[in-house]
Amino acid sequence: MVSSRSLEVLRVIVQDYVASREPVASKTIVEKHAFGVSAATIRNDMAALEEEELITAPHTSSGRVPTDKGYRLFVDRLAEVKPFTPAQRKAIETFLGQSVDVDDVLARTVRLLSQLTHQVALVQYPSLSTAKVRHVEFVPVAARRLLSVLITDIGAVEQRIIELPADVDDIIVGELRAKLNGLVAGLPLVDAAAALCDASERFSLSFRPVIDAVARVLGEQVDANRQERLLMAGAANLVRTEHDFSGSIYPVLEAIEEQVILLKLFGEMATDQLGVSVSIGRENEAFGLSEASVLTSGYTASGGGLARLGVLGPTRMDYSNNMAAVRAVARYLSRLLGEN
Amino acid sequence: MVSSRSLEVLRVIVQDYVASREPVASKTIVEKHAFGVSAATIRNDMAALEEEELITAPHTSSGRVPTDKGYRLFVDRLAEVKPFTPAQRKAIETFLGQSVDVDDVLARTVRLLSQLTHQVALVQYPSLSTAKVRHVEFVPVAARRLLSVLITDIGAVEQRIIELPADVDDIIVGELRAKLNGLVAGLPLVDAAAALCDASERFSLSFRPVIDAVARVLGEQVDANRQERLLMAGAANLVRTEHDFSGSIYPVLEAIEEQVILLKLFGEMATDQLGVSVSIGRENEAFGLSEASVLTSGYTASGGGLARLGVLGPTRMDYSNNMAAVRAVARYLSRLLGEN
DNA sequence: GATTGGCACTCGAGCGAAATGAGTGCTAAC
DNA sequence: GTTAGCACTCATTTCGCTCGAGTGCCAATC
Repeated sequence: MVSSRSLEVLRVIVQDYVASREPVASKTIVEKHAFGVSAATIRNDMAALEEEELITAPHTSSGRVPTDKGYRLFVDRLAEVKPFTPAQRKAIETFLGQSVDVDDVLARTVRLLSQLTHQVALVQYPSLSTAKVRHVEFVPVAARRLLSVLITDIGAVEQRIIELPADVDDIIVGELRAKLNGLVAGLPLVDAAAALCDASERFSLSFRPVIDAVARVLGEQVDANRQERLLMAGAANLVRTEHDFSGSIYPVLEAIEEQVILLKLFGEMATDQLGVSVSIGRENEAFGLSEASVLTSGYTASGGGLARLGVLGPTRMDYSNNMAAVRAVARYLSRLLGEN
Repeated sequence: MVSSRSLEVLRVIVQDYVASREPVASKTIVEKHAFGVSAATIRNDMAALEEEELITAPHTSSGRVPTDKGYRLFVDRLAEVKPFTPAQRKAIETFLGQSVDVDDVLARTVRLLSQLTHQVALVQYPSLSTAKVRHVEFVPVAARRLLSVLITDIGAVEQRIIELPADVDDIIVGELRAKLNGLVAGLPLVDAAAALCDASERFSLSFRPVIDAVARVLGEQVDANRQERLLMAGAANLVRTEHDFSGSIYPVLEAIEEQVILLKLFGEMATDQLGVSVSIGRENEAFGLSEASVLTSGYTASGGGLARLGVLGPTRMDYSNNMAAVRAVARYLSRLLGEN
């Protein structure tokens, strides 16, 4: 049974510990915060919190630090995510507003997020699954090699080398370009791939292998390439917070550089689509990140294409501020990519 | 005056110290290497080397470690850069050979290089200055907004949003596409921009502002965007070698994430175009990397477009192996990008 | 002149004892 | 339910000490 004052105590323990990295003592609590009770009373509350495994003492006679469970309760019930001030929004806008293309937007976003939170920032490339085909271009680079360039309505450009089963020349490529564009322009990518497969039969025999190859590549482009890409910035911040990890941060950095791991993690956190979702400490054990917390939020590109962005840092982090930053950046990015 | 044996002593000091991170003692030298002289003699040689500031003693009674100057001499005159074995070459080929486009090639290259050297690897995007235009594509994304996509003969794709001074429709864009492609296809990028400027007058008045805008953007695309981009991998390796830096590695990581710094450094090292050039310790002082060494090599994309790649790590690194790796990867990459 | 054995000297690393002090847990009183 | 008081714990710091690796130097030797 934790009283409501005990929860207040938990809150100040989390806040003080995050600010100072020192285990929080009962005495410092009564000195810094006006609880109107004595240190001994706070100690009783602390005993109750420890009973519930919300805080723990690193050694017998020392202050307390929050456990993963304590942070979880803090995030779920105690943290107030203060909305960003207009000034802060303005700063985001001016920083991201100068971007020239999607790549640039995302590169700026990840840097911005790392600066706002002083943590490692991560941005997943938006899925193209619901984007629509704006134009398909083919450029021959060799007799049996075609560079396909796919341009979508959010301005994203995907390229791919296609190995062809038969020789083609400029004329054939020209026909191909005209016919295929007529066929798929305006269609969502998923449908476009399907349409191509269907249409394959209606083309002359010599075209078919080419069409099939293109259709296959188109299908792959929908998700495979894009969603597997991840931008990272602010690795230096992880070094700065080195002392918050019991061992070396080496395995952590390794896990982060292994994009596959993070993409899985992002995938699991996708339940809460557009709100900020938080995964704390041992909740990330399966990913080798049991001393780290990850905050992510979904964001939408034009047409509903969904991806995630977020930050990663030690469990001892400023959740209030970071959740606010992740939310604000995700929202602004959604607006920016939705506009075109 | 350093005798030729003294230089041998320097070599083994560098090699042993790199391998063990322990200051190297005269006794260990005579034990591990067959010099045929006593420890006292080695000590005399060491005294001579210390006189020349090629080695130094961390404290009065301890073995010696190489100074920056010592490493420099080692690299210039003592290191043998053993060429990669066919097996190693094969490994490089199979790893890079699977790539689907230029972006992918570079992403794989940087990972490969970091794995081969166990250091932070860096790859600069190739300049497009000597690449030739294969195709220019325009896609309207709004009445006054055009997405330009530039495809070069090395398969690199550059995109850019152009803000137009006047409305355009699909028909105009179609004409534009046809005319411009006729005009610039096959030209090196630099010439293409110039050609556009010249041709501007010959177009109808309504076209001119569009042409000018495109020409301007083309000109910018030549270098501005590309050469400023840098891929990095293996930051975790820096953490592994933390103990080789006197203070924290935080400032080092920070400098690395600040791409501008590295690009300047790359620029200064560009004197030796295709060989491996090495910058050691305090030689990098101006970049905040006075405890790090950087090895780079130029590589060429099709048509002579030049860029650099390399690795960065503590001054205490295996120069022989790393120089070999940088050289081998640069050569293979040049071949791969030159082919198409 | 180069090499070597011998020896004194230096200085960091490692160890244990002791002092310090912050912070708790408990109990009895309010 | 709250509080003051007090004993107890334990990480941290400091000091002195020893140990030993490694050097510098010198005189003897090749």
